Amino acid sequence: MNAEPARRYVASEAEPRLQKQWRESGIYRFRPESGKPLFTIDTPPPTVSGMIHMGHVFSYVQAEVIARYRRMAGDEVFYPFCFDDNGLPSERFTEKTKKVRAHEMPRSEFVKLCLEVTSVAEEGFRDLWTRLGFSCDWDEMYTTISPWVRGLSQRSFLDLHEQGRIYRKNTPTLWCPECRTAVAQAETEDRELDSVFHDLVFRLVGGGTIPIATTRPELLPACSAVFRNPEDPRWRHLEGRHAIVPLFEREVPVLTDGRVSMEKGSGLVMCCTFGDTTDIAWWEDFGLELRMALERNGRLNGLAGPYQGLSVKEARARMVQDMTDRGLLTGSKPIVHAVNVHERCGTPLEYLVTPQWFIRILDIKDELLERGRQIEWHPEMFRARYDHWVENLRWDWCISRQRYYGVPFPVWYCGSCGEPVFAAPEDLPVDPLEDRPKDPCPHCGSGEFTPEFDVMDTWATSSLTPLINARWGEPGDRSEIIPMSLRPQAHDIIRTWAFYTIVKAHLHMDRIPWRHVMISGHALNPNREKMSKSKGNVAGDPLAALEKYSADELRYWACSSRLGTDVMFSEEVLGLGRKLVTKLWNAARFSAQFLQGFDPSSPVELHPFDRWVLASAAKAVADATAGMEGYEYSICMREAEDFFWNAFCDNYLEIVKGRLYGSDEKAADAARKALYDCLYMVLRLFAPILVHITEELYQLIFREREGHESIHTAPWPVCSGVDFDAIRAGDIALEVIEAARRFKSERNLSMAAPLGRITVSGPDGDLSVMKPFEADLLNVTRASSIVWKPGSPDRSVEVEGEEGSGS
RNA sequence: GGGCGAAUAGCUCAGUUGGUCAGAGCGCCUGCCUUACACGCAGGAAGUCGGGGGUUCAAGUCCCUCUUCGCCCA
Repeated sequence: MNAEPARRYVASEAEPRLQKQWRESGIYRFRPESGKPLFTIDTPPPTVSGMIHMGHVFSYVQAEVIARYRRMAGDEVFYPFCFDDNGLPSERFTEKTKKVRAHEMPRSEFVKLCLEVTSVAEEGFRDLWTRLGFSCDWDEMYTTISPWVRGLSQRSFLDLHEQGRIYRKNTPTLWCPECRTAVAQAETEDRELDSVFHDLVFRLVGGGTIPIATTRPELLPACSAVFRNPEDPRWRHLEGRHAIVPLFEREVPVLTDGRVSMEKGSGLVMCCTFGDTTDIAWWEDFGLELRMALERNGRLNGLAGPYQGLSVKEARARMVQDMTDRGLLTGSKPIVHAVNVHERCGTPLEYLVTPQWFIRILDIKDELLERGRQIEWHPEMFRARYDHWVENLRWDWCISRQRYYGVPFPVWYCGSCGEPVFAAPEDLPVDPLEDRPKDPCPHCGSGEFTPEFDVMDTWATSSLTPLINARWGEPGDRSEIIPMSLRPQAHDIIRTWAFYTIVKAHLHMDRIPWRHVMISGHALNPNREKMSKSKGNVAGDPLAALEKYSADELRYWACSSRLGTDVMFSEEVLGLGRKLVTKLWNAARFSAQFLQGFDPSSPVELHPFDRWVLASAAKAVADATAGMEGYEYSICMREAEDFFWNAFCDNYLEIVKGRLYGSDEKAADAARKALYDCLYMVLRLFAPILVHITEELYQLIFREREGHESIHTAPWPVCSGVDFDAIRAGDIALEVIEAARRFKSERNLSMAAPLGRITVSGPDGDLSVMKPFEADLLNVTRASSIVWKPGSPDRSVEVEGEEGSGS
């Protein structure tokens, strides 16, 4: 016996209850043996680096909706949810949470602290996802720091080494003095910063002076040459001469190169090792002296003489003062320029020569572009961002970090010959700090080793998520699932996450990692800025929001704009879904009272308005399905909402009240049939988005008759064709209802007020289409009669008030 | 400096291949307690679809250009 819904729906009670049921029944568990087509989702495990915000909810809900749709559409959905909990972001999170500095404590202790902090944070995430009604399979969860994933990541390193793609080189690399580690190009961003363009005076050997403009006077001790453009007529006379670096009294050559801008500054530029990438190129091309004046902590060293030990900022101020005092500074002009900073901390990056591990990728740009073309991007335009990034790559991928909490390199160095020694694949995972190579050094036979202290870049591991999901090289290897079906992610990590993952799948498997990528937009705060933890401008804590708004309401908001677009978030928008949830409850509650004991498979004779509403529902199903197939959840929702609210509630329910409350059981049964089918269809269209209210209503009204354990395992409604004639006929007939409503509204009458005669004029064809609707029309308009007046070229409806009412 | 995107009612957004495309929700106005719902219903006001050119019988919709904003990359 199906129950009748209570008068009110209380989401705060229903949602946790339903979530508990889903967890206990295991309906979202991945069952590859089911024989259904696989739909595999490579969820990017969120970085455990701070509180989750509405931007995450926005993006992850959109993907979750697709998972639910595919499940209902008949696929066996693989939908894990995992955590990326190692690496620099987690370290910084731990440092902040525990108010410690990694380099000021023993490494093992710091790692322990990181494990503790991240595991607590993961519990919080997991709780949040559960409360949002996510249908992931927690049995498939991994964390990137877990031993087996560490082993897999090390296997990736060894495999790339086998392929000759790994090299270690003492070379200029991007360096963050704040985090004291090398970083990759993808982890940098340009920021417009205020700076000052200083005009310095260099003396020339043999007499004379030249002006040099620079924003970085503190790099004077690192100056190794002065450059001019060979085309610049102003400086032809400097041919073969030498300049003297002010404050340091060192001679450097004046050289020529076409890369010198003749418009910027004086047209003369000092080359320091290193101020920028041009300096690096000059240093390499001209074999210049390497003068590393900056230490890893961002302070000047002995090359700076009296300035030794000062930070970049302090040294700059001091040198500018000293130059001024000596009359060697002829001008200072404030400017704003783009500075390459570390995206995690905003610190301007330096270029330091340090030994680092790299994956060689610059030589396979074309192959990577081709891989990008083999993937379907939704929306399509985001492929351009990937292409653009690959085309502009300047550096091989630097994967070593001088940090502590991360996947260690499976590498030692021979104490005798210094050659690196790699772990055996069968021994993974290894920690070179604790473990030792089993065999002596293959190069010299020595048994003395020092471990590699560096750890791998987080992305070196998180770029392996498809391989991790496939348990690549592990027991239960299921590499055949690659390419996976879908990678959902937001557009800010195309250059990092998507890019690196494409690299790894290409190199390890010679495949694309996924067939489809769906790219979400950002939630913007009320100032139209991107929400970002590092910028501290996050609006809306999801847990706090869940105290005030239901999960269905949050999901409604997340699905209300098209895929890939950034939308404004403000608290008001969260309330918009509530009306729909309530309306669903009330409409279903109303319908349910007439569906008690009704057998939907019993034959009925449909009335034309029944055919109209069923055809309209079929059309909504067709359009909604097309939307979902293209990852456009918002189209599905809009179609479902339009049909439900306008056609079904405002019109159909009002139209059939007469039959449902009447005594003609045959006529009522026809309405029941349409009611039942439409409501079941519309609930399923909403089910991927409004996961709780739809389940609650399904269980109350449809479970017993349909037999599926949950609406979320029920089949997606199929549209086998739309009866457009029925829709057109009903739409014309609705004109009579609209005229009656307008008549009453204009006279401030209740919609329940009776009417007199309604006269419908129009072409014969139209009238014969409308006449079969007469009984329902009389019911809903409460008119005393309808007169059909053929012969007019245009349709018109004339409404008269009730007899004797004077209207 | 290059690339991508956005600019549509007071606000937030739909308008995918050019021809009921000038829309929805919120807000506003006027009514209506109609035996599901006042978190509702009916009716209504409101936009020269950023500016300017062009293609076309026909352009928010295609082309050019300009302005503003955002993002990505130099």
